Amino acid sequence: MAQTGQQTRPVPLDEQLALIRRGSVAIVREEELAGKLRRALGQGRPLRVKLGVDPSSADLHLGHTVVLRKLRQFQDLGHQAVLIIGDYTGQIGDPSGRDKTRPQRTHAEVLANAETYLAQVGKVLDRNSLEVRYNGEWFQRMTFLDVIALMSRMTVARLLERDAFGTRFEQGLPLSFHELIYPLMQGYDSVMVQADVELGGTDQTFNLLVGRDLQRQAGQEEQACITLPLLVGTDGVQKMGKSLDNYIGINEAPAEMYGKVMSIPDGLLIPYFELVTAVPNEELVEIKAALDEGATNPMALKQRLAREIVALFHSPAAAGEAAAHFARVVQRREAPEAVPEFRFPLAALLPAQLPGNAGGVQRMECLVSNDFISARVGGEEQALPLTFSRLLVEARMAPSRAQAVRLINQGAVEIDETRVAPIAPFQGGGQTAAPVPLRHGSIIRVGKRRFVKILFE
RNA sequence: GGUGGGGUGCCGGAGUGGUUAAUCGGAACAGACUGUAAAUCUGUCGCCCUAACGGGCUGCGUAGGUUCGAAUCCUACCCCCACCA
Repeated sequence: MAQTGQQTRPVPLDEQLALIRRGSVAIVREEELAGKLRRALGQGRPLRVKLGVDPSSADLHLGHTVVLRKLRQFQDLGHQAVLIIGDYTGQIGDPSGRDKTRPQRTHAEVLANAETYLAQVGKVLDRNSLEVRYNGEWFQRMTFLDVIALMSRMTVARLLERDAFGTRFEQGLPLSFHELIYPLMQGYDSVMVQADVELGGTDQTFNLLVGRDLQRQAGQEEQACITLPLLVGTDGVQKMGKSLDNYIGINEAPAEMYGKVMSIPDGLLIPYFELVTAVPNEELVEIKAALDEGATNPMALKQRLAREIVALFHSPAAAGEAAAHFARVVQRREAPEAVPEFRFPLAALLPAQLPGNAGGVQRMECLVSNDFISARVGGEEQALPLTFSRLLVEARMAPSRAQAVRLINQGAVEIDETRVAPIAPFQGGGQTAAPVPLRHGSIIRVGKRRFVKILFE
């Protein structure tokens, strides 16, 4: 993509600032940042840009990538990205934006998470030039006295100014000591890596600012702080998070990812382009204009967005396939190219004494009606000792027979594009729905996107 | 240590002896509609047997008990929370 490494030409100051400003909520303080950048340009010394992460969950989602992408932009501008793995802070759990104490994790858990975390981070960051540090490096060497000294740098009153702490304290909700020290630990990280810039979500503002205080007290130049918005989840309302199930994981399969992007509300289009894709700023302006004028169908733009995102985390080829899959399965409601297969032991279900059905099973035709499956055997219909609903369960199309029956009765089941009628309406007296044929190679569809191909054997 | 409150289905949260498999909201699933897997509307939403009609089982922290009958009453135990020390 853009310029990485030292040998490329330096990017002019205002260009750098424009890129850095993209999507940022606040830059504290912008003049300071400009000064740092100017000096970096003049001296040919890259800035040290810090991002701290607590690998509390193993899977990254798009929300996490917002700040990673910003870090990547700094890398592309030739600066030094420093990723702090909070193996110590991660055990505490960042209390930011939380109304209750987070569960604490063991060191081993955190380290294990860190590993998968780093593997995923590589999808956004340039791993080669990335400096990775564990904050246990300095925290594990501290004595209790050192800890007390660190705590003496902050007053309780200041901590309580902070929303999350203040409200919890006032409402009498539990607030533990170890949570109070969290911002200090994060700030201390900045001192230890001599950060010039620190990135974080808006919920991190306080923690980032603590870093400035501690640096000043340690005689260092204060870091610039850049906050980024919290990405809104697929529900269009709350911030993306795993517990709300409104997230798009970066390890998700291309088709899944594409579909989820397509499901976001139109209003999220621009923020997503801005925050999670690498689409250049100039193009961003064009997209905004197209959307405002109403000239372009938002869906088309969303398709573009979905492709960008899938290409970013998988590959352009995968994005193309995902787009085709979406058009086919979701928009045109056709079966996908690759359908899982289910081997249906028809021969074993037929009466044993039937002659000559050994090789001919695949040419047989079955009929599905009222949950019965019958096979045509020599002009006669032979009911099989297996109901259709049970077949659905065995083919993993439904978790239980009760649910399979419900799906059938809701009209959610089709065999080769023919809907299977609900099971015996009321009294059997009325009109019986026409049986649906089931052949070797038939495709059963359940709901919008579950398919299985039936193979007789 | 003391006092008080509470543990209900995926989540939140009603229900204090009887048509309660358990109000309601959210999530999820399905159908209709649509430019989308959005929005909206409708329906479903424990499991098992039955083609169906119908029937059975499990379920309100755990284990017992009272009762014709309990998520609802009693006993013990486990866990959580608040207040006071």
